[in-house]
Amino acid sequence: MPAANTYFQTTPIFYVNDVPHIGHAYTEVAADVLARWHRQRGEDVWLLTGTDEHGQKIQRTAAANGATPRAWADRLVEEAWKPLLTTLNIANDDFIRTTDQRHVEAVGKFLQHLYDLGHIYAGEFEGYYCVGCEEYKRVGDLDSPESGEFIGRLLCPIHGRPVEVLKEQNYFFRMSAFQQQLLDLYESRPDFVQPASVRNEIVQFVRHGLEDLSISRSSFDWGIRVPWDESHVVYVWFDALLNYISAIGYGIDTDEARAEFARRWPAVHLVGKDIARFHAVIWPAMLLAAGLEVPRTVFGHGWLLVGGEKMSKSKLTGIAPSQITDVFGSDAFRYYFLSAIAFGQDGSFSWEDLSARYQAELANGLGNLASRVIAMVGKYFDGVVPPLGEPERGDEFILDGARQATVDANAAIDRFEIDDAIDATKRLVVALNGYITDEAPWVLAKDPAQRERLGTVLAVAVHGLGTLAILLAPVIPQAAARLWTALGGEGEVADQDITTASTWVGTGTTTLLDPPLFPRVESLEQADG
RNA sequence: CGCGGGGUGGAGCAGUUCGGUAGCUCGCCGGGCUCAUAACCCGGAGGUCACAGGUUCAAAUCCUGUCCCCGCAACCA
Repeated sequence: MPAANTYFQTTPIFYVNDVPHIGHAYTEVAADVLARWHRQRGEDVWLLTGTDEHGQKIQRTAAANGATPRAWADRLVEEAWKPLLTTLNIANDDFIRTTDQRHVEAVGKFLQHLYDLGHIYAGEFEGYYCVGCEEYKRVGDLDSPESGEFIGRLLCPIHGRPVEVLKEQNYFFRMSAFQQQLLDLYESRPDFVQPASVRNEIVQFVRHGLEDLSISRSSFDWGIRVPWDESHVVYVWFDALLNYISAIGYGIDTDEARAEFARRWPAVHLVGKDIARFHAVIWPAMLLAAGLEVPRTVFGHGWLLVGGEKMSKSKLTGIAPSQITDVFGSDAFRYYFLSAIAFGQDGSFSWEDLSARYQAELANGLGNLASRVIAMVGKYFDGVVPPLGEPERGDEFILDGARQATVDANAAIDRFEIDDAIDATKRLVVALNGYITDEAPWVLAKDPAQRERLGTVLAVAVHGLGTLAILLAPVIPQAAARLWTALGGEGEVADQDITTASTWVGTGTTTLLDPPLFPRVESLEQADG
């Protein structure tokens, strides 16, 4: 199987202890749209997502809930994370858990490999340890009181007690050795880290110097064992990053697994910009050390802001995706977040904005356009899409517009500008609504002599809608499928080549859209907003 | 001088790479249409593009400085 024409898209794996919010959903939806888009180009696509389940926090919450870590993680995966994918209509090809046997084995092999190559050494880790929390604290998380009993000392913010300086024997990865190779990588492949704002930050960070990375812990045991020292478990990030290769056969000693790995790797990683560093610095360093190819691209998207601030657990500004999908549906969720926010930049979420865009762009724009066109084909031609006659100037404008939308949208996807791709379809919707008003088919219908002209106008309109259905199928899969069927399209819209969306010609029979594609949402239930 | 992002009509945002009519969605005002989801189309009001200098025939866009907001700083998408 040639490596060409394959596309391996990943999402970060969810930390099971988190509560799903619209930030997780945003990443997931964006990755799904990219994957679906490439599938519609006929590429050999693989979309991977999953869960990150190791670490001290999970061990602790499991204990607090009277469960083993594994049972606790199982429950969260089934009750929180897999349902999220259903809520959002994600078409992932695989779901990896860091507790999967395939992952545990792959991590062990990878680590042993680096150890054998001399990239790992035993060293001493020194940090601030809170006895109450039973964990190391970062300096930035500690309080330094300016008065009182502990003046001048560092306190644990939870327990209000001084932390102790502890040393622990750890294993370290010689990440510092890869500093220059990484800088060369960023230099030679400007698109390796995107967008440019994230790339700048990464490059600056690496230029300031890389330290070796502590990759094992011995103070708790919920994790993957270090192969040559059973008293240590692997640092969770080191463990988690490896999901991207453990899921596609790394470390399995069979011809099939090797072929699978060669077929999929390298991946396009989509991550939130906060964890771009792990993916654009640590991860490629790990791969370089192991002699594997670095990722194709690491794209760090922006944050969703609520009320002008970054969502955060502590401020309780997290919004459950289902609060939105329950009212507007998964298609609207996908469309809203990907069209309203410049992909890569931060963007504000508000119920008002969501509602306004849903109403304007989906209900009044695309949805109403579909209804009026299909209603007229039904009314004037008994639902049989009429043939396209000799196009006039106004018709050409629309036909050109459909071609342009197809070209623009595909080009935008190649630049990871999903919002721009959707904009291209919005322009076509606007053009089509204007076209119908200008041509006034309801006037033509009153004059038998204009019968052919009427047919051409509706054929052009149907053609434009078909183009839209194909182009929007990755974004709004359910609505696009309904529209496709209603237009009399053959087969599945998801199987239509998206690079030639504007070449489709409707020759089938239309059926009325009932209920409408995007019904108006009259009362806005804001839950607890 | 730790690093990075941002300040554009009432709201939310594009545009800044390669200077040249300030664009989009919503909201507001007026008109048109009646195929359609009280939807659609056209027109209009509203902006010293944070501030101050500079370069230029021309600056939201380039340069210098200032103010303000936000994120990151090695386990929150």
